[in-house]
Order: sequence, then structure tokens, then C-alpha cells
Amino acid sequence: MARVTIKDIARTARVTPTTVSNVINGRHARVSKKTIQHVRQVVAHLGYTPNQTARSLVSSVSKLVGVLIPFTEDRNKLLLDNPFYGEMVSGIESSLRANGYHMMLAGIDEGNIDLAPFLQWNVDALIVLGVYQDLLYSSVRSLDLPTLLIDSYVRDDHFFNLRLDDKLAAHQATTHLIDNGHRRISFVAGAIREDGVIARRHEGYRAALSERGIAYDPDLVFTGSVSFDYGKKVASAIASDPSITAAFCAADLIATGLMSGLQMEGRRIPEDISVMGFDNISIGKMLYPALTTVDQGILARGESAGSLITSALAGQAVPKDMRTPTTIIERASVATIGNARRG
Amino acid sequence: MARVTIKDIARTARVTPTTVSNVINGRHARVSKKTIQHVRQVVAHLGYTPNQTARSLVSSVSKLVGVLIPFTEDRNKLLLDNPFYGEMVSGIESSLRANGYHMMLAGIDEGNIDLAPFLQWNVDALIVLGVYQDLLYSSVRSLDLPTLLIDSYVRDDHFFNLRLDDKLAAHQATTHLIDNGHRRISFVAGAIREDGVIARRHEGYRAALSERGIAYDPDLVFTGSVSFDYGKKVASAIASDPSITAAFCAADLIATGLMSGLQMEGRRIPEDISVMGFDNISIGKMLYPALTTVDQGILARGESAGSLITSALAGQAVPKDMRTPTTIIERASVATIGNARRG
DNA sequence: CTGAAAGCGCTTACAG
DNA sequence: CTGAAAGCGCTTACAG
Repeated sequence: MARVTIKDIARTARVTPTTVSNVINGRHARVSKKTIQHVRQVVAHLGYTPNQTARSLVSSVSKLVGVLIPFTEDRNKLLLDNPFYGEMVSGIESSLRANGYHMMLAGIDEGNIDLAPFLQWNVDALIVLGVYQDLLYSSVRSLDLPTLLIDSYVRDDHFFNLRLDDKLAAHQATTHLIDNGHRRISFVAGAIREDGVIARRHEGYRAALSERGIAYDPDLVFTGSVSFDYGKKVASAIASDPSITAAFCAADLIATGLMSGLQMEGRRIPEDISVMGFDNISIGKMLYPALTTVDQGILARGESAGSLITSALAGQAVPKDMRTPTTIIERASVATIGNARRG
Repeated sequence: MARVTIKDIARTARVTPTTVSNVINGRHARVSKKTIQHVRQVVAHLGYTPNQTARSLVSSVSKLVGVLIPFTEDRNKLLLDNPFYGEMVSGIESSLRANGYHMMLAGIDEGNIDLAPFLQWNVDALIVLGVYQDLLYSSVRSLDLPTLLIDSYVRDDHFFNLRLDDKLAAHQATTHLIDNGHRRISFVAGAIREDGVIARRHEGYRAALSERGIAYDPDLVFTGSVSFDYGKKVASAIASDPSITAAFCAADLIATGLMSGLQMEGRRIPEDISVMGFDNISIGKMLYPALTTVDQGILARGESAGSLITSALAGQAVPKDMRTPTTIIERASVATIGNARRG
């Protein structure tokens, strides 16, 4: 049995497709109450689902928003197995759906920017996660669609931005460590990029140090990639300097690797060394000891992203820049040492 | 500047839209070499991307495959923050894309089966992850689309199936524990459902026990949900029975919770108790000690799912039932005790 | 309040 | 080998 169309409804309701379209789309001013009732009954009875493909073609609104996330480095897989992206995408999808939209996911790597799927499907708007080279931004921009950048510091009025107060958050995290008696505090992070969050978190770390009269020591700073393996790799360097009593990692994934590496070297956490993370991905609470970290409310941010872009699409006034708050989650990976005062 | 269409190409190439369509779609038998060349040049020059929405409408193939994953229990979020689903979806997406398809993601919970997005977008096929009630299967079936079920044991010729040999895998895992000298082995899992994988893994566990002359003790079996919290909850029960020297968890997420709970009770892993998982999600290697587990090659399975459904769509003969192999990954959470022989 | 007509961007018989 | 025509399922002016 072929799928029921607007024509079928029209025929059995003895009206025209125009009228059916009007009641389906809630243009009630144009239809009598009686007709509305009747058409609705027929719709319910025949089990009609609008063909979005046809709608999209004629109205050029697809009710689709494209979401761009990075590919894995190696094999062109979506970075969805990274819990950060998994959770973020989950939040985006749910608020998109709540607002009558659907998500079209695509991956990018720096070398291969393929926006074709978005063009083919006529997406109404874009959300992009991650930081990229200029080429990506200019490509995206040329699509001329409402676009929301998450965690990017590129300056461009064309884009909406959803960010954290990264500098402040890192400042607070570092201060938390200092308040717990630590003075030799390592900073471990992904590569510092001008347009990225790490640069800001690094600034926050430095600011907190200097505020408390602690000299900045470049030897304590490690930057590589946002990955478990990198954290693990840094562990031996940190373990070999007993003066270091704490490490602030700019991503939980790094903190996880660092903890694992440190533990394999026989160091106890937090007795021998304290570790603090950033993000609050779900893994953190599964570790032993559980990770103390900066919560950025990933899921909620994803939802904000979805409703923000959706509001913009609905023509509502939406701020170009939105910041969401962070909080420190104290768990078990940070120890108080010396005669430190506790907050 | 409006988007370039097939008409634009036709006009500037001085041919008809029919001809343009023929060259774009590779129906070369119908067009002269010269025309092909020419049209291609114009296409490249004008920067044409086909409007999939129009294609889909007329040809009723959308090049979209719907992927159904469970919602979280609480709040209608996709279970993408669960690393198992994240990784699986990542694999599916990449092989779909490699075969010229795109993914449309939707969530389901038992109470609320909304297949409308798939209807609206005219998906060509379906992949469903997880086990559900009959209602879901009959709804999906009535869509009358090629459908692949992952990890389901419902019997229905309408569906393609992609499974593990769950019983065998659990048998091997349990035997591995026995080989390492363990005899009081706990089984911790999600709820046992007739159509699900847990029932098979439980069978494998029992079979391995009986094969080695170890009596099955129902008190050692814990079933709840596939979650970190459930594993953690079971920890105290297991810790309180010192005769238990090992636990086989039918999911890594459970094993993670169990380890954390056990460690909080002051038990050392694997010295005091061994823990074995199932799945090989990325978290396992991040734990300390790293989790010994059954690898099911999640990413590769996702890729298989994508290429299987894609082959079926291409009209190729595809087996109705496919099984992928598992292997045991030895890491650090299982100890050899007594005078056990090692494999 | 209701309907006839055109058209969105394509593909697909069919004719020549 | 090339083209004229119809039509996929809708929405949108426009007329009445």
C-alpha cells in the first residue's frame, strides 16, 4: 500500500489539497471550523505523515540543522566515541528535536572539508564543534546559513558563539589547588591555538599563580593533544619531579591518562600527587579515585546550542555571544597538603 | 546568489536538463563523449551540488538510513554519551558515508516509539541498536524497509541480524577465569530478557562452570541494569562474601562500577578480587588497573552494519544472519590464584 | 472560506 | 544520441 499523501486526504475529505495543506499547517484563519474538524479526522483515520522531502523542496526550509564534529585523526570516524562529543551531540539532538528540527551529523578533518551533505539536504542552520583552520570558517561562512560556533574564539560577526569563561574557570581551578596548599602545579593540555580554549585556560592558570605570588615555571607546562595517551605519556615526566604536588589538566581525558600513568609508576593519588581535570565527562566519576574537575555542563550546553540556533531560525533576537557557567566538582583526586586553609 | 540547479547547467551548456541529468548520473550510454566532457566542465565551473531533496522526491530513494538507538531513561536524550553507542554509531556512520549514504539518528524509549522522522525523510533502510518490546519490532516491520537488528535475538525473517556469539564469548571469559584458579565466580549483568544478549551470556557462564565441575550458585548472580551505578551497587554484596575471588561482568560499564565500588571498600584489584568485563569500550584501558575484557570490536561491527545494509540496498545477496568474532583482551584486572595453570 | 494553477529541482519513460 | 513532457508531494500567491 502506497503511502498516503495530501491528495488522498483531499479526495476522501472532499476538499482540495490547498485546504488540507492549510489545516495541516495551522493556517486556521483561512478555513472554517467545520472543515478543520473534518480534515483532521480524515488525517487521523488515514494515518498521514507529511513528506518532508516535498516540503523542503517547495518551501526551502528543511527543518534540518547540520552538526559538524571533528573526525578522528586516523580513520575518518566521527569523534563520537569521545565522551565529550557524544554527550554534547546528545544534548544538541534533544533540544533540536524538542523544537521540531532534526540533526544531520557530519565530520571534518582539516584536510578534507566536505560540506556537500549539508548542501544536498538543504540544512537550515549549522552548529560547529571544535576549532579549525581559517579555511573551514570561510567555507562555512560562504554557505550563508545561521551558524553557531561552540568553543571557538575566532572573531567574525557572521557567527553565533557559545563559550565558557575559560580563563575564569582555569583561574578558579588553579586557585582551588593553591588553596589546598599546592605551589608547584603542573599545567597539562592540548596544543595551544590562538583561536582555541586552551590558550585562555593557560592564561587563567598563569593569572592565578601570579595573583598568589607563585612564579610561572615553563618547565611545568606540557602541551600535546587532548587524549588519554598524551596524559599517560606526560606522567613519567611529572613523576620524575617530586617537587610537583599537583597537576591541572585542561581536559578530563588528559587527566585520566595522567592518573593512569602516575598510578602505573606507583604514585598514589591524591596522597603523592593531586590531579584536577576540566570538562566533567562521565568517565571522571568512574575513576578511582574519582576525579575532581571543572564542570562545564556539557549536556546542558548542547541543549543551549540547539535552542539558540532554533530561536535564531524562528526570527527571535538571539545574543551573538553566549557564555555558560562552570563550577568546580570536588571529588577525590585532590589532597590538602601542608597547613593550607580550606575554602 | 541563488543556488545553481540542473537548469542552469543545461542553459549554459546548451543542452536539456535531461541530458545534464544523464551525465550526472553516469548514464553514459545515452550521451556522446563530447557532450559528457562539456557538461562536466560546466558543472565544475558553476559548482553544482545536486539537490538531494528533489532527487528523493522523484526517485523515492533518499540515500538516508535511519539509525535507532535507545534514549536515556530519564530525559529523552540519545544514549550517545554511553561510549558503547557512541563508538558503534561512529562506525555505522563512516561506512554509510563511504557507501554514499547518510545517517539519520533517532532515539526510542519503550513508551514512545516515534518513527515519524524516518517516514518524513523517506529513509531507505533502518539499523536498530538494542532490545525492545514486540511493539517496536512490529512498528518497524510495518515500515517495510530493509532493516538490520544489532544484538537482538528476536526471530523474524523480515530482519537482518548482526550478532556476536554471545554464549561462546561468555563461555570463554568464564573459562579464562577458571583457568586462572577461580572457582567462586560472580556473574553481574543487566536484566535478562528472552530476546537479549544477557540471557546467552548467562548460559555461557553456566556452561563453562558445569564443564569444569563447578556448581552453579544463584547467589553469585546479580542482574540489574547495564550501568556504572548498578555495578557500584553490587560491589558491597560481593565484597561481603570473601569466598568470591572473581566477577565476570556482562558489560564493561558494570565492571567499571564494580571496580570503583570494590576499591572504595578497600579491596585491591586484582589481588583481592579479579574483575572481567565484556565489550571493550574505551574506558576499560583508562582504568587502573586496566580492565581485562572480551573485545567485541564495536567500531568494526558498526562498520559491518553499515556496509551490510548498504549492500542489501544495492541488491546484493546478503546473509540474513551475520556473526562477528570476539577475543579476550588480557590487561591487569584478573589475577592468577592458587596453583592454577595458565593458558 | 475554498479552489485552480504554478512551481520547487529533479528523474523517467517515451519519441524522434 | 538528444529533447519535450509529465510528475514526485507539497506550498504559495492569487482569484473568486
